[in-house]
Amino acid sequence: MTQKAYVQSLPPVQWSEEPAPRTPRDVLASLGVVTSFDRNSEIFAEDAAAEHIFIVLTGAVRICKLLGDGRRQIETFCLAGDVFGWETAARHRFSAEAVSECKVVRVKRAILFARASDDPELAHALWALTAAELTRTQNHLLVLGRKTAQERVATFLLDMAQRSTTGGTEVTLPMSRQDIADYLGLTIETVSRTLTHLEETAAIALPSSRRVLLKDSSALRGLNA
Amino acid sequence: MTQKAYVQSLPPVQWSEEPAPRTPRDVLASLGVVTSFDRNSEIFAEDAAAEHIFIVLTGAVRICKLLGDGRRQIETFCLAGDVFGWETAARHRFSAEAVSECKVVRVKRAILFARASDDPELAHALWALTAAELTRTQNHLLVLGRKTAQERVATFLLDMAQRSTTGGTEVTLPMSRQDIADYLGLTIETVSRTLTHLEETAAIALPSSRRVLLKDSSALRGLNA
DNA sequence: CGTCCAGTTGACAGTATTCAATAGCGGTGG
DNA sequence: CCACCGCTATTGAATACTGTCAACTGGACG
Repeated sequence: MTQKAYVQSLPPVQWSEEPAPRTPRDVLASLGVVTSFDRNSEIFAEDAAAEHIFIVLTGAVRICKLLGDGRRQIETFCLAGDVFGWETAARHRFSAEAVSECKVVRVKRAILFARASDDPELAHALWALTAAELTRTQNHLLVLGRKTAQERVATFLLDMAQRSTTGGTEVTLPMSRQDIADYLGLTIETVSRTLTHLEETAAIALPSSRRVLLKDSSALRGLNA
Repeated sequence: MTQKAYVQSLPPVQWSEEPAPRTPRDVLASLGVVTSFDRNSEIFAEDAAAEHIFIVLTGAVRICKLLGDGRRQIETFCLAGDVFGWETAARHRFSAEAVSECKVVRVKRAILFARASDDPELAHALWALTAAELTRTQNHLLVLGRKTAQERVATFLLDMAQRSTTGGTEVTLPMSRQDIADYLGLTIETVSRTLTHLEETAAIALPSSRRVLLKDSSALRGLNA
């Protein structure tokens, strides 16, 4: 939990070479400053005042809730391009921690609100952001409520593969087994065993613990529905 | 699943005698028509075109997702005053069914969008609605991911008690055990056993299967955190 | 080369599910 | 009014899946 964050001025934001597409994310990014976080450092705490919203540039972030006795539920993982910390209320309802070394853009919430009030397009974009998060959360609800361990892991791997920049059949997981377990509502041992089992059935290969090759995507998809 | 819905013209909407509070819900309600649905009838199907949004006037509605093999996850129950069917996308991502006989106000989505585009206040209210739904869903995620059967049922009972119009320690559940099970990610038997156990430990009383008395709220709250 | 930590594997336990039978409740009709 | 029917809920017994506890492995790093 060594929070060693430093701030630097924002270089011209350019994630693509195309002439000014100005997506909502670009707009957000142009309003903030870049901050770096070490692995496992806390970006903000549960119940902390929600003064900023964040966009991931590199690395991964986990969004979590804790129960009194230490049980943890990871609501989602945020990868490059994802927005987090965006709240209606004045306080964060969960904490955010760096899964890996990561760079994020930090934008003052007040500035955003001010702009949104006379920029309907931005306001709509912010609403769309909330709506997208809701959709994702609702899908995850089905996973946690009704899927088996195998199905959860398969769903997770397919999701990560789809989100990965390569988009292919190879995924490099930025997070630990414990993180995956807390995301899927399982234990670290069950995640490990399930991955081993998927490897034995030739659905995946595990060249290393963090690298996953989806050998038989259709088998995984069969576990998804 | 006998869908016997009839439409009637909207009487002046008045849920309170106070002089025009004009909450977002009132605004919505004033734009639509009242429709009634029989118990277990479908209000809209998963993947159906999302042409309307709805506000519950009386009764209860369940919002569900289905898995290929019939497993069901109820995302939420909507009671009087709740809004449902509000989507960004053109299609519903879940189905809605009447838990009990119920009356709802049906509002054309297109009308709402049109109004929202030149009424920033309405736009903000709609965003707040989505945000509130997100908060609720995220809390439920923690329940499904990390809580035991006892804790899930206790959380559910406290939530229903808080939402019930009386607000007291007595709840009349509009939904069946199967509905509760599908909401909490459990089986009907586990729900039943857990309720019996809570009754044995004097945390609740069950005068009838649908009526619950919270005898020892602090015990229930202890199971909540 | 040894330490440390993450991950894997094994044996066992426990919670929740499954399958099955029984009980209770509400409505209908004789 | 009561018997019967259908449906919902409860209870029981056995099973299965996942969790718990513990030992071990393997890779990274100094």
